[in-house]
Amino acid sequence: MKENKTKYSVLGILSYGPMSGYDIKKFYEQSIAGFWSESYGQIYPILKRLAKEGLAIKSVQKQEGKPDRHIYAITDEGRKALQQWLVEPVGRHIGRHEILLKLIFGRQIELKESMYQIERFRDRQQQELTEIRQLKKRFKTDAADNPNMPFWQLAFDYGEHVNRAYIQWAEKAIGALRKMKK
Amino acid sequence: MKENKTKYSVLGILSYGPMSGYDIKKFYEQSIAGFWSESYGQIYPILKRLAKEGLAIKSVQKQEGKPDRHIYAITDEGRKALQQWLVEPVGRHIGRHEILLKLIFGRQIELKESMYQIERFRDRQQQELTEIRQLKKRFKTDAADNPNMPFWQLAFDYGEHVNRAYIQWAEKAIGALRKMKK
DNA sequence: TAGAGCATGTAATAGGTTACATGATTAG
DNA sequence: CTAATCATGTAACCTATTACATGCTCTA
Repeated sequence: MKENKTKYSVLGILSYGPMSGYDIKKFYEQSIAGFWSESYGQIYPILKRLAKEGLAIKSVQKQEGKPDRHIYAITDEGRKALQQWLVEPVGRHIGRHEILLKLIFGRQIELKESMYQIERFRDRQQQELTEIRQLKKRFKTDAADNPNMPFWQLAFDYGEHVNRAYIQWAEKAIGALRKMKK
Repeated sequence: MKENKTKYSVLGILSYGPMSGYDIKKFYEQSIAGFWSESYGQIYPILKRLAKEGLAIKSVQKQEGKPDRHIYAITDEGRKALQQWLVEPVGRHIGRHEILLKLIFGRQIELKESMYQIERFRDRQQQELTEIRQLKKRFKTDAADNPNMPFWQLAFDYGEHVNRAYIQWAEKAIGALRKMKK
């Protein structure tokens, strides 16, 4: 059962409630931008497919002065398919860490250039860490009663742990490069 | 200058010395499997392209009883192109963390299933951490005089930091789920 | 004698982004 | 008046994996 992750990410979002493709895109951007994203070029065709496969049903909501909203709702069948996917072991996945790729070829450039790379990386992850903490707080107050909250907290926690590790590594690496210079 | 990362990963490997596509594949598998990988379906066409663009030159090494080796060597132009890419800031990249995707939809399945997911994840990262440490040691003794060594150490260090963070998070998350159960 | 290693490559397919097309409303 | 937001979708284009094709040698 080697199945499309994007499909299940959309189906999973629909498990939170009926939504349009536009809403789904927003969800990616505003909630899980830190660890997942999809473009319209993926979302709309997948919604069509989900409807064809009976995993979701479409209904059209007419609006004045704005385009119609095509709302998709997960079906029982869809929920079953999602559940099946959720319990499947996740396969090993190689995250492509471009910063490391650039580092290991560092002998080709000046040391200070590698340092800049790591500094930029550190700053970005620092910013991301700040954003995660803000999001975490916002969720805690805005949706304290949401039954999905505990799971979300785990995800935020993950982001905090990983980004802290990135930053710690970056500091250490910058120190090591400074020593190399001498 | 939005250019193909795969191309530069191949070019970077060639900066270590002349190699065949087969060698390059091995390099991915034996050295940087933790943070980058490419298939033959990418490697061979890219080598062809590099030669066409003058960034590498090909020569054929005949062997007895084995297929010929098509050796590619980086050119001065190739080295320049690589250097240019190396100093370019790395763009933000969203690693697709499937484990998180499965977690945030966790309400759809039994709590213990989410726990299994995290336990499997923790065990895998634990194993990866062990492998990184072994690789680190092996490199330290095997190639102590290699001028690229300091950069490699930074990459190993990265792997250690990140995997430690994964494991710590996993322990914490399992604890949180255990509490939820009660 | 089966399987792994050596070694090159292509074709089919899947996964994913970007640009384009359309067009009204609203906020600055 | 300009830009953003709302809203749907497609086509062209990259990026990447998997399966296939070939064929010899060495090891278990």
